[in-house]
Amino acid sequence: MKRSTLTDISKQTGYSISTISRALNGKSKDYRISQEAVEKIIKVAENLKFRSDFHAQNLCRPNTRTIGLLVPHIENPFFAEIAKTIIHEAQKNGYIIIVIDTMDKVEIEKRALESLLVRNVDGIIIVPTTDDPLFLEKISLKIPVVLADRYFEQTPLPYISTDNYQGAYTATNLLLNAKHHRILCIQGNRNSITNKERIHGFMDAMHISGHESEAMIRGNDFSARNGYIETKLALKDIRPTAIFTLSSTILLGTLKALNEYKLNIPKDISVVSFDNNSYMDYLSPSITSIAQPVEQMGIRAFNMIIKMISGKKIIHPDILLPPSIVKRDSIRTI
Amino acid sequence: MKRSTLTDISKQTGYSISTISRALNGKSKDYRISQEAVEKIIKVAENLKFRSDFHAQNLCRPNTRTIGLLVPHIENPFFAEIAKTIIHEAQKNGYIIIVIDTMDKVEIEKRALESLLVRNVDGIIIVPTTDDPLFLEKISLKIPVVLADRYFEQTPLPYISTDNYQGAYTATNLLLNAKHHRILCIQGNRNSITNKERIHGFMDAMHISGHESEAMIRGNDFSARNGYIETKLALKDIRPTAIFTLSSTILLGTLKALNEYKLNIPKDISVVSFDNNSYMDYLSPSITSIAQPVEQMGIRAFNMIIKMISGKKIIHPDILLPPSIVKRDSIRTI
DNA sequence: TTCTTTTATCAAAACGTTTTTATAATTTTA
DNA sequence: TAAAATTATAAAAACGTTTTGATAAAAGAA
Repeated sequence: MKRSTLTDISKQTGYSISTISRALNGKSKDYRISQEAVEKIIKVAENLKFRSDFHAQNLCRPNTRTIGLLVPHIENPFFAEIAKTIIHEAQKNGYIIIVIDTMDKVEIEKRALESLLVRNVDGIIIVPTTDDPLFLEKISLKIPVVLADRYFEQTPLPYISTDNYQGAYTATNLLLNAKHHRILCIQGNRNSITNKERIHGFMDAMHISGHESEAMIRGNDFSARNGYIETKLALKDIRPTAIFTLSSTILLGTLKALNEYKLNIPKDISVVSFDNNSYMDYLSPSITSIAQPVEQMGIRAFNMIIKMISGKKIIHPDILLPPSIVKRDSIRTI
Repeated sequence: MKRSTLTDISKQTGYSISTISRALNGKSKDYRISQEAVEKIIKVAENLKFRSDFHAQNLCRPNTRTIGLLVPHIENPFFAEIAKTIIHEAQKNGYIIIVIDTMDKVEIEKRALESLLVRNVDGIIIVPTTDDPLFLEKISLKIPVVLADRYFEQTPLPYISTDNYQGAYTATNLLLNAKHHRILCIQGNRNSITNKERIHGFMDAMHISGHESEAMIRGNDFSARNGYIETKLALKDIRPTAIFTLSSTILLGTLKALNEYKLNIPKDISVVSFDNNSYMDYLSPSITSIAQPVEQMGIRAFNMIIKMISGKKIIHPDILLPPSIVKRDSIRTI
């Protein structure tokens, strides 16, 4: 049995489909549909289990109440958390989210963007993988686009991210204040803006404190494997008194390596990390970290896209949210 | 500047929209569109950056190439991994996934299902929250529905899950074989089928080995908090020689508690857990666990829904995939 | 009473496709 | 050379809504 349509209701009630459409859309006041008609129509509609066809509506309406969300890796807790808040906000506002996992691959990202355009999504929230904003800029001429987490420097595309510079600067100072100078920083993907900003913050703190020469930067990937390998190498090699990992994934690898070397945190070596996933409360040793306001990021990104969709002017198109320190027991004062 | 339509191409080429539609859909052979016409049409279409409108197509076509995916918590690594594989498979097959995070709440789930129906999705993959299959059964009369991970016992709804019974049975025997008898099992949500099956497997192993009386079951939530609290209580109280946690989230809490009590794994206490998330490779101590075939689950669920969408008969509608043992160093033989 | 306004409704156009049916023009067959 | 078949295309219907523009009937005003 097929879905019922306005025509079906029309046949049963005797009213025209325009009257029915209006009655069901709560426009009876505007068009002076009689109370009697409204009641009859609603009753029959319920009887027939009528649900207005989304795609048919879409031909007549300017919007789809659908937003595309593109993230590099949905299984990464950081992006999963962002997705969660955005999906949740969407729910509350009658929107629906199409989630794309780009696997950090530019071609997948591009193909996905195109398929979202075809589907007439109202807007796109993206943690971009590409480092060329051109394609996204073109899209943003047609529909609203908001960048989250990762952004581009010289484009008009609005973004919401963490103040990565400030976070890294603060983290480094936590170590410096505890008299650590030989600090190893294990970084993620060197090309990503988030990594660049963190490195920038780290080096500035080292420089200002006069310990620039003792700063060490290693690695090139936001993965546990990278943290593991670089930590092992560094322990043999440059023997830092403290390690600053630029993500919680890197941290995991570092911890495993330190454990294999039977190094106690913070007795033998101090550690601080970017990110604060839910499981970090349960890590032992517990690691002091720089928490990104992930939930805020999701909510703000959603609100911004909604604002843009409704045609309102965005006054502050670029937002860097302040990170916060989560103090735990991984830093020893020398 | 608005999107271009078939009519625009018609005006520029002089061909009718039906000819254009056919030429662009590669049906020129079937309808004998001349090579000349096809070339001209394609050229103009490219010039105008024509993209067929998805919603208009949808009025004429039976399918939307869209699948709804409902999970209880997208930020849970287990569900995130499932979502990842499904999104990825969809990508490869020209489908798109609408992801809903039901937050394990029945009303959200129900509302979301309705909004998916309105949007004419081709099928639904769901890790159900509700324990009443009725609503889902009704939906499955209209469009294909596949359950993943969680399922119902007495319904015709097809499902893909892990053989939770077998997994728990195996895990328990790992402990029993190492001569542990006083085993604490910390469970998750008691109402969930997955938990029930695991408890069932645990108790059967204890029973068969003749140590039923030494089995202890505590807790009622798949959360780290639950693991933490129950472990602390049990250590004061019943002093098990081994703990079996029924999920990796519970495990995290348990580890924190054991660490606070300065208990060494496996010297002082043995541990085995269900689930094997990516971060477990980096936990120290490293915990022997029962890995669910998460990727397989996602792929199979997707393949099954595609098969159902294309109207093929499902020969084995209910599948329990075998879990596997990941041996690490958390069990000491007494 | 006649003209205007209001009320309650409907018919038809529009949205952008796909598909069905129709039809001139050409070529082949008998 | 007439009939049949093929070729290349177009016109129109359909999908299920929303919206625009009419229009009878009733009520109010002059």
